[in-house]
Amino acid sequence: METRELRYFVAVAEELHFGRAAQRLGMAQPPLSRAISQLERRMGVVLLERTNRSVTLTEAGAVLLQEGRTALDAVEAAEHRAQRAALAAAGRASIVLATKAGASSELLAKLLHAYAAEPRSIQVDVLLCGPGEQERLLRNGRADVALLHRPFDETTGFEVEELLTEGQMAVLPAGHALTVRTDLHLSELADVPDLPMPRWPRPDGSYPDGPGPEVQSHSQLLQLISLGRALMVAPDSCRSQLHDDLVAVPIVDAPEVTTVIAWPPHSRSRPVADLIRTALRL
Amino acid sequence: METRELRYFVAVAEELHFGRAAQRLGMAQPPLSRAISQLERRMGVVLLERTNRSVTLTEAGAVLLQEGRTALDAVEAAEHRAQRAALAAAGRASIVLATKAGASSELLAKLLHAYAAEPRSIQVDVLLCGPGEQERLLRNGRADVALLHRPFDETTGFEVEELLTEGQMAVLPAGHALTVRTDLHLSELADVPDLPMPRWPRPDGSYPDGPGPEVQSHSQLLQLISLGRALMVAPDSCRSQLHDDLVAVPIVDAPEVTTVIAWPPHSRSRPVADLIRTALRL
DNA sequence: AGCAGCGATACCGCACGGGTATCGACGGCC
DNA sequence: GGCCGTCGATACCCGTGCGGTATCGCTGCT
Repeated sequence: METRELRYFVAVAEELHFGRAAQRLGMAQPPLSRAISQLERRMGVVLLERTNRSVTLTEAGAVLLQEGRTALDAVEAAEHRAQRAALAAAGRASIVLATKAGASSELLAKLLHAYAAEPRSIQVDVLLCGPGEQERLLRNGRADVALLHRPFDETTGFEVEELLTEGQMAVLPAGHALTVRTDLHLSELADVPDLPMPRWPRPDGSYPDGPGPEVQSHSQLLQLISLGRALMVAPDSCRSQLHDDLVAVPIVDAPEVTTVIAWPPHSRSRPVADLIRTALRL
Repeated sequence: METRELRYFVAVAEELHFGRAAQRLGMAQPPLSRAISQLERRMGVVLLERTNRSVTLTEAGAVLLQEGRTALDAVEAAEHRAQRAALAAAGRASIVLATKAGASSELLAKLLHAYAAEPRSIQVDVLLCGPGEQERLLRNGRADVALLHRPFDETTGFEVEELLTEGQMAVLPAGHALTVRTDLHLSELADVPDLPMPRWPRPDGSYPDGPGPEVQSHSQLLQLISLGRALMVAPDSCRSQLHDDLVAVPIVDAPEVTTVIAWPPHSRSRPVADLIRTALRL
């Protein structure tokens, strides 16, 4: 199977609409239709069920969508990593580190500082990601290493080392009734009438239903909290970077969050290994 | 990048010879040369250093070879798994389990037996592999689940659960001087003059240098041992399947071997989950 | 010097990918 | 209920690009 065919299929499977998929791919609809039926014929498998009004995935199609995405990521990763290896061989080596925007900033600062002091250290580019974005960057080769947060992020398929485990706190607007408390339970936060939990976009860009405001970034959310429109649950270490118009209260029964450093399996680059070793010594 | 280009590159990178690579790919040499230079031009990276007498990999080429192999495996896996999902949807579901030929046979028998007794169990096809072959089968989708043996097999990139940890024994021909011993040290086995360690083929089919006989299969090796031409180091559980012309002596300082059950990340198939659960209950 | 081995280049033909035009089927609507 | 709009499939055409053969150019060996 060619990656072109796979890209076409993934587009159609995601859009469930040949016209829109063709548009997204920058091509006309008929060749796309033909390419998909060719793919089905060659594989000997029906991937899409087309009634004249709608397109749905078969079982096999759902599997190919999932596996195909990771396969495309792997191809992309091969390409990127080879190009970056060429740069490195030309003396312009660098490490790309992906981390969730606004999380673990203290740990990250310490890590970058400690690594910079290492004898053989090289430039580290930090990529600030939205939630769930880091795994993708790691899988498609745009990042060499990432800070992930269990249990929120998926770590399967990567090598990981644990760096830090901490509890979680509720971040509230200063002056709110709950801020007088010394600790809280999760159940008390489930539906605080005036402070709903924010809604983050799903990978496809749509938002889940709910009462909370839609947010795209951390700074946006912090602003909403200080306006008294939302609350947030975040790891203890977030406390150090809060403005004084925000108050953090420990949550006694929240699941612990473990910050891990993750990298793609079989990554044999010397600088990445140095960085990981430095992180473990913190 | 198209998988066709990647397949071409991997062939050349493995052969380090355009003519042989072209032959292996079933095509003529000139189009292959052209395809590779096109790939290099499009990537903006030199992958191969050609002096007129030899072809060598650049740094970037080495990275692309490694990453490209796993990318090709991922594409192949997507294809296979989709086809198998179609079969499953048609009621002909099955699980392919890969295991090292001659290893863990007792555990495997128990597992198959226990799983067959499960209420929702389906057919399990067992694939007996040469050393190091299972990881490949798991990565390219020809197997759904595998029994691997740490620290010999590479488990990174898979999800794993530990099943059994055991010591190792030396397997010797009956009547050999060492068989009178109740235990042995690894150092004593390093160079027993008349019983060298066998040499297994590398993934590319060639053999490492050394005094031992070249072997391709477990039964071949067992035969060589009973002929007094080799010895073998194997997990304790191998004892149950030895003929009486072979004797196993415990090695006190050999690293422990852990048999794990491994499966590809994000595998969401019900039957595989059942099988794993059964294995953990043994 | 001559030859053999090997990768690169030149040139050619055809298959296939992509485009436009159009069809056919189904749903919605006044 | 007839008409239209939507959407995927089909028919047909064209150009690109892939693969083939022939040949060159370089280099190391004898």
